[in-house]
Amino acid sequence: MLRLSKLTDYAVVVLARLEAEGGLQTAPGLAAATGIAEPTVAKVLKHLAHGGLVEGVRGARGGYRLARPLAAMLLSDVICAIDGPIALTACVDGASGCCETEAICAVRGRWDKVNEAIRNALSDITLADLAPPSAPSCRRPTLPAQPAHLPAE
Amino acid sequence: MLRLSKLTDYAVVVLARLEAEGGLQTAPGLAAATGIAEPTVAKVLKHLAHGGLVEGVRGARGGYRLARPLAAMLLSDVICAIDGPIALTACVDGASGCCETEAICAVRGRWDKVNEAIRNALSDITLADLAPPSAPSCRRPTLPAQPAHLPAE
DNA sequence: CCGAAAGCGGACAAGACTGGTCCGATTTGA
DNA sequence: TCAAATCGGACCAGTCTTGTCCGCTTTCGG
Repeated sequence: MLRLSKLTDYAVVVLARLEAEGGLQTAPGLAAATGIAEPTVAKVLKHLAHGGLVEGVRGARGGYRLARPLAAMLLSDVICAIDGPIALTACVDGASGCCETEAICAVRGRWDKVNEAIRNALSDITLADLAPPSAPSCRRPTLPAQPAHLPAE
Repeated sequence: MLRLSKLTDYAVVVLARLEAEGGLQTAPGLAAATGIAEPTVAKVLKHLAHGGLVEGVRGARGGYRLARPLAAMLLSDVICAIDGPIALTACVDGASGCCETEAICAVRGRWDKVNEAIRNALSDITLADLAPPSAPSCRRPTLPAQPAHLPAE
């Protein structure tokens, strides 16, 4: 239940990797580092860039960079960037005409409270809560020295 | 995102109807009252009975009855009964072997906190919060007098 | 000035999953 | 004994997500 799309899961992993390195990283490089297929990583990055969570640098020496530190990214931001707005049911915000039983439906508009509760719970968690201690062996964020494409160090 | 299954939505509607009447009601009767197809209602009722939220009375004069008042039913109970346990990702509770990148994955086990937050938010809402004022014109729960199969009263 | 590298954007096919339906078996009241 | 209704399962169709690929644009290096 409450199926979070796998893309969102990937997004968190990629963002964590992005923060662990701290510099500009290419999609293929991130794919190798995370073990996710390259096209999929590219797709995730595209969505994240659209949502303003990462910045894409085009051109030969391009790549992706975090737009904000993970501590300033809410989990709900990531979810919205990947999966769209947070809503458990189609009947949100009093949208009419979506279900044919709306004249009978006894719970019309009541889900809003649930959505708000979920959204609130998700906004209480930053990506920093999901990533930090698992970063490989205390990497210095200010030192983008080692490429470190292989995570098994 | 956070797609709640439509079956769960139906379950809430059916449960609200069940409480509005207060007595023993048949699946076809509930279907007519809610506007949901009968087989679907039957399926929802089956799941709810499995979850212990409603009691099924077999036999000729059978039907379904609420096991508890809606105020004592948590939304998470309904979701668990219909959609299974609440978990946003497959990687919950430290299950290993589910994803091939678990050796690399930097966020292993971190989703548990998110799941708990969601579960907590959902456990704060009872079905009584989703249903009550929309019940058709102040029906007395102690009076199962009128069959009232048609909701357009 | 030109070629290579990398992001950007969309489209597209395959697979998984949910939604919805149906059938037989069982139980119970009339 | 018959009818009504639940129970339990299997089944099929539709939809959605997932994952991939292609061509275009942009920019750096030679």
